[in-house]
Amino acid sequence: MNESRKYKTKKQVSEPTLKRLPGYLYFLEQQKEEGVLNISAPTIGKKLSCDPTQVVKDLSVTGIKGKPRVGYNTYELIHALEEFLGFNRINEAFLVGAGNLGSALMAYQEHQELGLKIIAAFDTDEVKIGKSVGGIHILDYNKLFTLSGRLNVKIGILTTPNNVAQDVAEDMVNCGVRAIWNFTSANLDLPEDVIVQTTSMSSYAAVLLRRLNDSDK
Amino acid sequence: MNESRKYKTKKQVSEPTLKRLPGYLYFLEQQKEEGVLNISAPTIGKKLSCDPTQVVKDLSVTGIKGKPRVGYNTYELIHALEEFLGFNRINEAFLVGAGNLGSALMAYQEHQELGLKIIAAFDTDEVKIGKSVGGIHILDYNKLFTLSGRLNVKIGILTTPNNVAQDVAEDMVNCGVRAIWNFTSANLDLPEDVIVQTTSMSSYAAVLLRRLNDSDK
DNA sequence: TAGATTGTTAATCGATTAACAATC
DNA sequence: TAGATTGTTAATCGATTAACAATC
Repeated sequence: MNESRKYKTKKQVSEPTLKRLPGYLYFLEQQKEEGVLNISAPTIGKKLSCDPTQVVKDLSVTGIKGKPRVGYNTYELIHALEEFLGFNRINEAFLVGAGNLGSALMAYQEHQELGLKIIAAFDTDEVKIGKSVGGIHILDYNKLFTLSGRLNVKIGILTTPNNVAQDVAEDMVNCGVRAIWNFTSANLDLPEDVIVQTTSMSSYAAVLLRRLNDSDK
Repeated sequence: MNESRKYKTKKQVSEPTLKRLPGYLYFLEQQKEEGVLNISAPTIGKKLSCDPTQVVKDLSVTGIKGKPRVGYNTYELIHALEEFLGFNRINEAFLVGAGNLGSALMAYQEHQELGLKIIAAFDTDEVKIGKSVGGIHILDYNKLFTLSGRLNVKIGILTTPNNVAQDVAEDMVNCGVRAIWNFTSANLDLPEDVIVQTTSMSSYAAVLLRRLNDSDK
């Protein structure tokens, strides 16, 4: 068994845990600003309204050890979370579909805190091509292929209309993209090894509306 | 026990199920377009890559009965899903924070398919006040209070900077908002009965980056 | 009729929560 | 020392998956 195989067997972190980690990170950064040097799981749990045991378990994925009666070192924990999540690295991404949502993501400065950096955007609309949003140039979609040969971009952000999503996703994969952040409603049919992370606004709307209607009756 | 109490005990639908329902709805609408009159759970499951048994169970929440060997009536199922999700009603919403993400949501026509209609947006930035995005007027934040008295809006969309999110959320609640769709990273501390649905971009980025890094090794 | 699919009930799986010993 | 908190192991809870009878 070679080195690369060994790493593959490292502890898999569950998706619910993974989704909670950025919340901890944000809160810890606030606390650091306020000069808090040590912080306990119960304190975090109270603020983010989740179980202290769960906080302990979640934070254990970083490998940071806390001290009983004291808690965790704030700075150490922040650093370890950023490292674990990859937020301190710069992960370059292409964006295709510079419409409303696409432009918002481009302008959304917070993305740089995520270690996710959109280095180029593509569109087929001639009105948009040549313009810039949030400092990112919008290029002719045809240039995706020539550009991806030179750059080694692994992440694609898909904010096109639904009806072209499948085709664009396939193009992305052919250009070397290994993970797609999908904001469309399309059900992408791609090779097994391509990572697809779908963020469906309608799923959230569904949960919100249903809860609201439930509480009415 | 009065009528309103009785309804509260109706079958609670789990959040994972709820989140899958809009995906079924989108696929079914595509199928209807193509003239498909009946559709089976295995067919749906294959396309959306999930277990047929799960599809059956999920769809059962609508109350629609399928026929063995035939499947479900496409039209009936679409109608029942829309009804169940509340997507065929118009649920009015306020939006506060007409920045990048806020503007994207305003322009995002798809929202009308969600039965979620933004009827007014608010901001404190004088440059934005008076302008329109996606046909929605951006009003002075101070007008939130006077306007909410006349309108009976239950849903608030929160797309402000993190540092004012708590204050704005409290204002929304004081204006009669019962459910908040929170796009900020802030940990909102609100009365128990207020429904908060947080959509955290960083949670998705975390899952995406982690999966990508896992697959590298 | 034969066989695919529904719909329900049971088994499995995984995440959350509880319990508790270790320790600072 | 006393007691709060960590960190681990066990119990619970809920969702997914499997099994299977009913049925069109």
